[in-house]
Amino acid sequence: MAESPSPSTDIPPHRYTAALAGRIETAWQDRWEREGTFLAPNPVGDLSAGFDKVADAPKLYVLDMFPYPSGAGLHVGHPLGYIGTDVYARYQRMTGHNVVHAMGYDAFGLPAEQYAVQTGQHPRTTTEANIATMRRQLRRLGLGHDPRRSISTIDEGYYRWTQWIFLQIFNAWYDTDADRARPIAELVAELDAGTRQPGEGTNPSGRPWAELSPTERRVVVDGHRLAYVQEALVNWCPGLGTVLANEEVTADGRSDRGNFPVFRRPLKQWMMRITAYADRLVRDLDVLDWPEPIKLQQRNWIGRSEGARVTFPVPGGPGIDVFTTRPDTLFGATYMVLAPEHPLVDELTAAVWPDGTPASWTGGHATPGEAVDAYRRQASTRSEIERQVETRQKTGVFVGRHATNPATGEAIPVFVADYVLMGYGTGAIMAVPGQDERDWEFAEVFGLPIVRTVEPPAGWEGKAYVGEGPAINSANAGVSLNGLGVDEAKRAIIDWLEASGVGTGTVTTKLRDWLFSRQRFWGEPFPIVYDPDDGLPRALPDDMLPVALPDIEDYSPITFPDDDETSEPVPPLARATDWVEVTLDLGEGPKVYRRETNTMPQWAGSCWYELRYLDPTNDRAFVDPENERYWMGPRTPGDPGGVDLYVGGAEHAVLHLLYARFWHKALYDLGHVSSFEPYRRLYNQGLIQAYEFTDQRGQYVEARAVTEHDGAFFFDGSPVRRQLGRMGKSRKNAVAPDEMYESYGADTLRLYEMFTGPLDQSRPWDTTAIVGTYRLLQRIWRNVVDEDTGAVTVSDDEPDDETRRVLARTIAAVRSGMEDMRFNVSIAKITELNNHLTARHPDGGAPRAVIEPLVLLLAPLAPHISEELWSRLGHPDSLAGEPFPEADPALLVDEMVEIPVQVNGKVRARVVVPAGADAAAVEAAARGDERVAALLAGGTVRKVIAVPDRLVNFVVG
RNA sequence: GGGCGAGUGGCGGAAUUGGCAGACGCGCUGGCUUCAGGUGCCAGUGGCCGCAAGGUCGUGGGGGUUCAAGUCCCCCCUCGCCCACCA
Repeated sequence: MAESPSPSTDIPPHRYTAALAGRIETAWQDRWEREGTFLAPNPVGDLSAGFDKVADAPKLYVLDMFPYPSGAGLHVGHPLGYIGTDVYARYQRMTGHNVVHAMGYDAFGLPAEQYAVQTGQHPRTTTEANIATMRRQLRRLGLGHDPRRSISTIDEGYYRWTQWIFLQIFNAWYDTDADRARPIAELVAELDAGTRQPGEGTNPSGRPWAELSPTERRVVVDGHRLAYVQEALVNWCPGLGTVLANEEVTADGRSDRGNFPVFRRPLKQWMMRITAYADRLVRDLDVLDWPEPIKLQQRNWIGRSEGARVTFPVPGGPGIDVFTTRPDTLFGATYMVLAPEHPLVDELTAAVWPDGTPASWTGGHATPGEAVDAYRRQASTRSEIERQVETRQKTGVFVGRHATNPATGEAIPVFVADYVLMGYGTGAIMAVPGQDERDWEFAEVFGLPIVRTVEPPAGWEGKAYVGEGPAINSANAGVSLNGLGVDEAKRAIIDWLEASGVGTGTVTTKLRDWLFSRQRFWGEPFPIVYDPDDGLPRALPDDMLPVALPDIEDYSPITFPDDDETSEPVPPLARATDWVEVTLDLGEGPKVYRRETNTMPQWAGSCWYELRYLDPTNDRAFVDPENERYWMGPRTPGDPGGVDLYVGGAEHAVLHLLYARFWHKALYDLGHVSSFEPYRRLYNQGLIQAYEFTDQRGQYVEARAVTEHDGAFFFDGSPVRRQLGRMGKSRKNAVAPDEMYESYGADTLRLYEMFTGPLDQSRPWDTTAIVGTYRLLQRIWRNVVDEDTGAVTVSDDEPDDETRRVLARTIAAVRSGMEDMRFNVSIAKITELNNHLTARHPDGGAPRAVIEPLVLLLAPLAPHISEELWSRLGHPDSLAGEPFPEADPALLVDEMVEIPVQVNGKVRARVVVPAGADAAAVEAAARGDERVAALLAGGTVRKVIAVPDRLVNFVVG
């Protein structure tokens, strides 16, 4: 390799500088690409060339959470996880695995569309330019990916299959008896045969299936689908011009993205029946190798709770269904509360206040109707955050009517109050102030009776008692709970509820169905049209996929006809009128159908990309079953299968990871994949943090222009505040990888990022510290290459005994660091070995038998310099397939060991004894030490603890 | 308010899982190289006492178990993340 003369006269011509690193790195990146070094063969299909050579090797699927191609480009925080997976994948390749590792782009999304609205530039243009930039930045890092497998969610060849999977879900229903999804055709067959009746709430007319018209039957069937259209109260976000999933709305009622206010309004929306999978999504967490905090977050998010559904009859009105996790407290239910949005509120509201209604219950209104209307109006304008402030006093109004407590037979008043949420349970509760803090507060405000049904501990001075205790005041003619513990009481009351037909034991989840449509341009169009006659959705046949996005002029978000926000909103795609109307023959003769004009949310593309990496060019299937089985299939009975290692940030703990699991399970149920979980092992990488500086006004100032004097920080002469936070362009503390390539090279950057801590830990970026790893590479280089002549200086001498032992220990430690992804320890051990060599051979001539393993140990971490040294050492082929060094076990055990000798727990001496010497021998050796002997002479030895190969401790009195 | 996680030199972090605390690196100090700065190289570097040998304290604070605790148990403090009227 030709080297340009050094700009500075005293730098030796063959020193490992950033310039030389840059030349080595790009040369090796080109060569890897040319030689296909990181291509992973599939068992079958387009990418199967060379599979016979790896057929007997164990396989390994390593996956990163793919990035959104932002226009800001990468900063050094982004690639932390990518470097980690690359090191791991390279290591595993060198230990004989057939490793698949690829990188794609999650490329639909709001920023490109917002840019399009402002500039008229097609989102595809900006997105593809961003992808090109990102690809270049990542390639420069030397990631060993299979470039043939790089996909982008905006490619037609990709989203065609996103649409196909949507249709699989659309054409499926959940059979709760079999506990799995099945094709919708099987439901129709069973309904036709009379072996199954329509599910609850799916048959509005209530007439038998055989008597239903084709349209009525279609409505019944649509009501069973896993993807369905529903008029739903949605989170409408004018700032983004779209609706959001519940998960995308923050607790204070703003959009997760952009922090715009969010309002509730009814809209017709696509929903995904993820709730059908709630139990399995919880249960199968048990077999996943995931961080416990993430599992816990998913469990909490799904919020499965066991309890009972109880119907409270209302004389002269409809019964009120409630869900409770504490059916054992039924006898203490002294009033009821409905959420303001509850559909029965109007029907239950009485015409006039009953005699004796306390003034505080009426809200000062003349009739219950007026009071309820006023309260509901007030509740709907109140923002979520106001509704949730805990310190806020409970509010509500009486509806003027009583229900009957089915256990006591007593009449109890019914209220509307916003502390009850429509979205959970049935949207109505039985209030038990004796055992519930919220109910207690409400009861205090409205002067309602409080009956304790669980005996609080003696001396209890609190209010509501939510703990364990024997039941009291809980008996009627049919059942007595008195004296039972909470769990026993729950079982007893559920038996009674079921026997008397008043209620049933049941399970509720916080999880709600997934709102799956967005009123956006830059997303996957739905493969759905609406029938002009019945207005019902029809699936497009597979051969019409992909449904490509139409060309439109104006990308701006949703608009409302006549500027009336209550009218039916018009999403961007609806403006492509030629595209929207389509003449088709779907089996009923040609008709003019209207296309669905919503698009899918950004999550859609990320729900299955791990499957497409496996067969990216397949145009007959989203993935060939044999390729899926090879890379992701279960290995033992009970094994969920899936990706062997999935690395990404913890911020996706619920959204992406829950949706992707749901889709994968649906595909599994329908027989398209052999694994029932997508990600067998999940690993959360830490965050690279950076100091950010703010001036007095709280504005960010350019971090690199801040100076330090005696621990204080200044920008432009004025003091600024320093804080550790996320790295980012907007915080003016971003460091681009390109700067690091320029100053040190990619290998130094990789090594530095891996050295600052274990992969799962967050760590602050410190540009001054990177020289440490730069020097390490220079020192390793110098132990192989003469800086003045460029000649390789290694000798063929046998390494001395100690060096061989150091090497063996290094290999063992590096391997264990690699396995546990604690690369920082591996690097420290490599440094020690290199320091040892430098000390032994200060003028070159280190033994080849140590240098070569050292280069291989370094290879996964700093692959370019390792390849270069390997090649200069005389090896024509890439070391990527070279076996990773193995430690000679004989050299790991020392013949002699030095062990500390303690007197009363304090180390006073060290003795050298043969390894494995027994307790008596070690003790004798310790006593033989002069210092120890002197210390023991003064007292009585009461006890001796001698642990072979570890230590001796004399307890002296 | 609830849940989870973490506190080790000036800094990032090691510590074979109860057995020599501070590996490795940054920074700092001194030296060599250099006209000089920088780069590079060598040495030192937890605090305190001591010229030294050595002593002594020391893993957020307090208590406990143990021959032995960064590691295990109890209480407290601080920070980070997640959830937040979920019946």
